[in-house]
Amino acid sequence: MLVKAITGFQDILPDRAARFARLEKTARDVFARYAYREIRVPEMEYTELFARGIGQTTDIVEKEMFTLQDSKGRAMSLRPEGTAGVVRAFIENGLATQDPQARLFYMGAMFRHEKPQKGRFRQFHQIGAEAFGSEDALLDAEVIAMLMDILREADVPGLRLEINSIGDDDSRGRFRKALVEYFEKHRDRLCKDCLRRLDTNPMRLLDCKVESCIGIVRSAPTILPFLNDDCAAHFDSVQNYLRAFGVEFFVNERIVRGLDYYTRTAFEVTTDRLGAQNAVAGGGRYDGLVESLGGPKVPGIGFAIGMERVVELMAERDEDAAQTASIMLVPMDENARRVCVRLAAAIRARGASCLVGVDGRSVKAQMKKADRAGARFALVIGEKELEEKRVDVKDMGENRLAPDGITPEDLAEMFAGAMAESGSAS
RNA sequence: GUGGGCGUAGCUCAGCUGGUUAGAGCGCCAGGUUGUGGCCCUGGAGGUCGAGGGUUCGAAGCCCUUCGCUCACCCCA
Repeated sequence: MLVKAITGFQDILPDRAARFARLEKTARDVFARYAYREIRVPEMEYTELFARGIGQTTDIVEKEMFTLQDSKGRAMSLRPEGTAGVVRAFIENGLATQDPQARLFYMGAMFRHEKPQKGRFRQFHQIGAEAFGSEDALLDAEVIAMLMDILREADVPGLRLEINSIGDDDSRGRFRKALVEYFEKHRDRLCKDCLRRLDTNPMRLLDCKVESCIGIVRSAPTILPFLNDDCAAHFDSVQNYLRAFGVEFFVNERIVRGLDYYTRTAFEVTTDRLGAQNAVAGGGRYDGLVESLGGPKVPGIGFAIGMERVVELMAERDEDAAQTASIMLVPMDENARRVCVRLAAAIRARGASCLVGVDGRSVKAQMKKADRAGARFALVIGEKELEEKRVDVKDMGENRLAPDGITPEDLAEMFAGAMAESGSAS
């Protein structure tokens, strides 16, 4: 019986891996332009970090973490998101004082024990960014602009950016209270999920898709009027800077994030092409997180991109094609194989890719391989070539991997060199 | 965790109300072309029909159980 992959964990085969790599490269390019530097943090942390950071009563912490115990009985969890670990590292390594305005990015695997469906896996990958040390609305707008740059340059079509402000503790506290009061009055008409939410996370009611609830939600209080002057001015300012950055957005007062650490600016990028899991990126400001994890009072803002969801949407590009070698060497016997090995080394030393046929297969089979590999040139090397000390370089045609800077004449010359070397070695 | 749909070759899928050696296309391998790819033709390898049990003279097809995948709820990237 074949041992299969764990439910919700998937293999990313070469064709799709090429897209992942392209997305990563695009992100790295954009991050560099915004002066962000990479940070790599562990994929497992003490469970307590996530409980304190993300929030004890969030779904993620309550029921979605992969948790195990070390030999001393201390609980550790595979990271369900990236921010908590980055903030921990930020504090623990003294960046909070040495480089309080650090701008960091990360990419890697996250783990949540949810039931898999389209666009949702138990191991998935995120690209994220965190900017510390400033409450300036300019930074909020810049972080969002950077996110949109990545998605645009990755060729992701049909996106919608929605932003909201969920206020600070003070504003949100008053809003939450008003919300509970309002929904209590309509208690008898709420779905049972909403009744539960009323106790655990009242703001989530705003998100309910049950028809009877939608009606009630429609006339529920909204967050913006509850914002205090500071938060309202900040949100205003974020919008103005976004316009200055030329980023199109929609204000959606229903955006509620599922992680407790968010404050003020919250945003989501969605698509209508992915089914139910329509969020491709999300993020927001977390001005109290560093402090609540034991660091100094340093504000922050960040986002995370769901790589699987973005890759699903990315337009195809030629560079993703399964082309692997620009030059194919086709040896016909053992002597030719030795020459080919030397020739291959010389070609690779010049920075071009090449493939040597193995298993002594027929010339036809090896040429077929050359075709599949996308090779531009093929060299068939047998008795005749070794005797005459010359080789014909076959041009496989246009639209193939170009062997940068290596011409057929170079190859012929390199062949002679490889022969001489091989001769003197024997 | 709850519900719907689906499990037949590496992939995409046929397989009539249960009936003989389970098929196709793509892919892979070989040959047609004594040493040259793509197109075409021919052939080949590859399946415990997800697993276990039951009904039956006979099960890929019916029944039960179980596992897996998938979509949706929930939640989120």
